[in-house]
Amino acid sequence: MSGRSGAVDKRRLILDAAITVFARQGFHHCRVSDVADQAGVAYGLVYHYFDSKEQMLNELFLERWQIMLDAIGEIDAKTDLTPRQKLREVAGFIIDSYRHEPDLMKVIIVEVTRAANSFGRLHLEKIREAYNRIAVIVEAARRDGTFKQDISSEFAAMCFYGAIEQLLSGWIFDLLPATEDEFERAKSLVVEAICGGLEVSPSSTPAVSG
Amino acid sequence: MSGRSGAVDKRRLILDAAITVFARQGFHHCRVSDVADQAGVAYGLVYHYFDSKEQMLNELFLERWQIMLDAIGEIDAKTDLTPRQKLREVAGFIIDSYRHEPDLMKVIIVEVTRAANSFGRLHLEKIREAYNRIAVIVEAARRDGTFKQDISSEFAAMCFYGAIEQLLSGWIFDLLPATEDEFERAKSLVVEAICGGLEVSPSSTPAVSG
Amino acid sequence: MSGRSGAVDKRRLILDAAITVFARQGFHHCRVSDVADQAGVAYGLVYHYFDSKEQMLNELFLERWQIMLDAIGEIDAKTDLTPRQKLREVAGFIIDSYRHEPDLMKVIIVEVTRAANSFGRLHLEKIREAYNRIAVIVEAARRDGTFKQDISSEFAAMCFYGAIEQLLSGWIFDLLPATEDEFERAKSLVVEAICGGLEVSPSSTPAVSG
Amino acid sequence: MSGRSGAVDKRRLILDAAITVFARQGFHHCRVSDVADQAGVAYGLVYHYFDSKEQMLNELFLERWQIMLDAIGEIDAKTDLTPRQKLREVAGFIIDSYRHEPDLMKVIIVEVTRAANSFGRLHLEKIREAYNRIAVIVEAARRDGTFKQDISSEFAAMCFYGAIEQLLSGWIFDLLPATEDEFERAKSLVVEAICGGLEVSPSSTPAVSG
DNA sequence: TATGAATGAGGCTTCATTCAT
DNA sequence: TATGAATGAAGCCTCATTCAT
Repeated sequence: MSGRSGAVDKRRLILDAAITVFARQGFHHCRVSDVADQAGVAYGLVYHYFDSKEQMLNELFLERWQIMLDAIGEIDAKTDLTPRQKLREVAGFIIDSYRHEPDLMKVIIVEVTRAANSFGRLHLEKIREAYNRIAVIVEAARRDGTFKQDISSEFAAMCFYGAIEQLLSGWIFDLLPATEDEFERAKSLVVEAICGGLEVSPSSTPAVSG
Repeated sequence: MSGRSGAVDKRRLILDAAITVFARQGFHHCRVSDVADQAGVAYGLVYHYFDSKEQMLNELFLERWQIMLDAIGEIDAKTDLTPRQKLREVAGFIIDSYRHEPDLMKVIIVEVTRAANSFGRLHLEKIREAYNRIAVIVEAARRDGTFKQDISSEFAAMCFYGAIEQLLSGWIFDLLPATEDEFERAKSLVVEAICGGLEVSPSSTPAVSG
Repeated sequence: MSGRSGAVDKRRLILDAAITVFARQGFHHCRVSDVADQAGVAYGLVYHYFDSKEQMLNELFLERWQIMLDAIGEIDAKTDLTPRQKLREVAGFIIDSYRHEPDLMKVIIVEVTRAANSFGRLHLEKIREAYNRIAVIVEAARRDGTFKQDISSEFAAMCFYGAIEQLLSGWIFDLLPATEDEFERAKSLVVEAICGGLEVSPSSTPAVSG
Repeated sequence: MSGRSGAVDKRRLILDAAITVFARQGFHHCRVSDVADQAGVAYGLVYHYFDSKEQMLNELFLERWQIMLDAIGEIDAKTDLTPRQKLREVAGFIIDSYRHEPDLMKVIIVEVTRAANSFGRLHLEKIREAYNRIAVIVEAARRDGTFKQDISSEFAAMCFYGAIEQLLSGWIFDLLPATEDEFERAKSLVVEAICGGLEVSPSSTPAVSG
């Protein structure tokens, strides 16, 4: 349809502008004209490509979320990885997503994933699917005896995903230092925290003085 | 003047109605008249007691959040508890808050804590304080050698709180079974998951046949 | 009804508060509660004494305006005065009214006399009566040959009153210096200007070296 | 884009409708929808062109007032005219303004020039400038000995302008006959009254038998 | 495709007035 | 008289969406 030669893909242009504006002002606090202005196109053109303001957000979410679902699926398919390694890759994927497209991830988290009464409700099934895929990984670990039995895989998946999303929130709101180095360390640390636990293991670690 | 015997405290009545309506329709999708209707009072009375729709939400949040901050502080002050026991009480307090006032907690989480661009931004400092108080508990554990050194207390606090909030989200959105029994079990399990880790400890647990 | 001994006349208190508030904020930009606050009485008491916000203004205007009408009538009745002397006394009366009760006069001028579409329309007849009484004085002067024939008394009255009201406006808005001395001088000068004219009379004044 | 042939300039259309409505109902007693209805456009279009109801009034005032300021400046620049002739032209200009656009002039006088607490305050400087320009003309007359020394030019300007505005008020409120003939005669008469004075000059007019 | 003028329902807020005590 | 809580109509302004060009 476009993307050809020098011609800019206006549709993509508008979508990217929406990411910027939604991230900066919030979905409810921006106007469609803000998006058009940011994209440098006329007001009405937004409605030529999209049915509504909401559709833009839906599209942004679905596009990105599917990529994540696919990624988790692919990670889980890697038979040579242990469950913990798989979770490490999942965490790595999500954190990298934020590293590369912080605005988009902010929009998805703030306006969809954590917005119970509007878009969250609408995309609940898609969101649930992500938790399920993580739960599948955990469930395998429970079956092979690596993970505890008394913590259900659904429960564990929620804790794992919740921890990661909270880290992203921390970076978004400047509650945690957001440097490349921190992002990188976080990938392993979050897995270490959730899988290994915050506590020093009785045996593995002899004893730590102060 | 209020709260006494038969006399109804209209201000409280309106605030409670706001909880119900905000939880059901979402802050942005409800009208002030919905709150008035729910409270059974005239439209204008809402503005007799509150400056704006936003002020109601602010008040609901601040009132409740402070209670939580105080609770965490009191829990931390109990010198006879281990860090893990303290975290267990914190988790218990938050989960009980949801059990007793699910609508209010839903509003706080969905409309404030997780709403980056509107009220989240406004109350960032108050929110941060909660994370800090949890971090203080973790830090003590790191100092006494119970908790791992390589995971900073701030990072750990975010994981811990994120996991809990995600559980609440799961209950709110029916992604997790929300029964009294589940609530009760969750209190210990979330601590078990985050502190002890999802993995079976090398020594403590001999071997589990999947 | 009141005004007795130490007991304050609440009705008068409210009316005086209305003068202050109307003058400061303008009739349309103040609330009934502002008047009550200024008077130091409860909200509802205003409605105990007055039917409406408008009634207060009406009463303030009518009370004062009638005093002026009476004054002009009395001045005109002084048979020993020349028309010019009568106009001098009229100007003196109006200017003194402003000197003694600037707020009240401001309210009357700004909110009634010059407010065509609200109270001005309502009290048009009363306002007209003032112009008429001045016109009566002028008419006598025209009859005795003192004043010009080609300028009708109605026309002349409007010029005369307009000039005075404009001076008051000037003082109200700080466009003219508002000192006791200026007020005093203005009384004669405005009559000198309107009756004698701004121009130097051909004969009376020999010649002035610019 | 506007003003051309058949194409109607909606912005102008709305502004003209505002003149009609403001003049008829008064600024405070009309709704924005009244303006839209009068213009025959949709409600929202008013806000497409103007930021607020007030902005319309401001624009109407500023546009017209500047024309008057320019006109007075041009009149004063005519070196071949005597001060009295200049004032005659100023009076003529203002009265003609009312003749040609009575509604607009009514709005300007009633809602701005004479509205101390709202728009009058806002445009005080612009209003003052008009008085100043008239004062400049008077001052020249005082310097060349034509006008009296004891009446300051600022004072004289206020009397002159006040008289004219009062005449306009008289026509607006039907206190004075408003015919073409009267308008025409008023131009000279108001100057005759203020400059020449209402009184018959001692010498110039021998004696008039009442 | 592209523009931006035009539409109009929706909703917050104000505030004069009433009323129960 | 005195209080101030309670009422609810009114109106400004916003902004998503449509439409003519």
